[in-house]
Amino acid sequence: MPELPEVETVRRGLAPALEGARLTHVDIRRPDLRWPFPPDMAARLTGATIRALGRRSKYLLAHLDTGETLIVHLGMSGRMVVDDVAQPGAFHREAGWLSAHDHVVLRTAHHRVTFNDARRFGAMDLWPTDDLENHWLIAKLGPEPLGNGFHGDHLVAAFRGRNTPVKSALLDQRIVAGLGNIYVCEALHRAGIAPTRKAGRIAAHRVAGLVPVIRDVLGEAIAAGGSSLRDHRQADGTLGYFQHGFRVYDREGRPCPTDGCGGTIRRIVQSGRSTFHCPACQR
DNA sequence: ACTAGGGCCTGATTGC
DNA sequence: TGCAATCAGGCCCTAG
Repeated sequence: MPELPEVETVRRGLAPALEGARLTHVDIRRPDLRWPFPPDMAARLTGATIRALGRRSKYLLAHLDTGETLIVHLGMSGRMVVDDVAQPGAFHREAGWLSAHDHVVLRTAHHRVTFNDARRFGAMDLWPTDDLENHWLIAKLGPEPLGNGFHGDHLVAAFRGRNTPVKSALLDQRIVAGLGNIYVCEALHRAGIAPTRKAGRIAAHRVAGLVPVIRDVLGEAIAAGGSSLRDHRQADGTLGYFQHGFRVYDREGRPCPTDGCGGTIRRIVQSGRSTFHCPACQR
């Protein structure tokens, strides 16, 4: 599920179960995901209370009362599933009933939170909370797209001299952190910018114009509970519905929704990944 | 310094 | 129906 709006949706879904809750039991069912888990991860988590659940870009941050923060990345296929222990039948994910891809199980007094990740591109790490900005995965991230550090001057400066397609530049987490393939396609369509255009050769006012567009797309997606491709469910079991708001993503051959455009959505491949765009109104 | 491409994994879908 | 090829929401690392 995981671009920024999906991760934010997961965070909001987990917060009621985890914020203020003590981890009574931690079951780590394999030694690694994309990278090995930190040493003694279960021991360092067990007994800790989660003070707050935060997010940086696509990373979930569980701030513990031990002074450490659990960093979670969902990769491509990672999910967090909440079971309410008080609900009848809630133990269907108990040991012996866990699926092959349920890698980490967190227990609190009232809930069980299971990290499931078939492709195992996800990751977890523990790091001192007061040093998070220096964590190797977080240190080089660009500004939050919904924060004050993301503005026209920043994007113009970041694009200056870059000879890469604007599609690739917006996927570069060092320039702005949190966009993925879907929301980059959607933002470029709304901004009327061709994804193949070189980032450094777009007029400054058009680059600056991307900022409010990106904010709008992400904000709308978060309000819709993110995008649910296939049957991916959010932490609370409900489905996000922003996929119904896609204007170009996965809509090859459909008419362009821009008023009066009349173009047809096309799919191209850039850096090995699908780009959906309208050749008529994106220039 | 910047950029393109490979690789990591499994599962769902498509095509023969 | 079966099997292989293709594709998927991310991101690190390497080679040029």
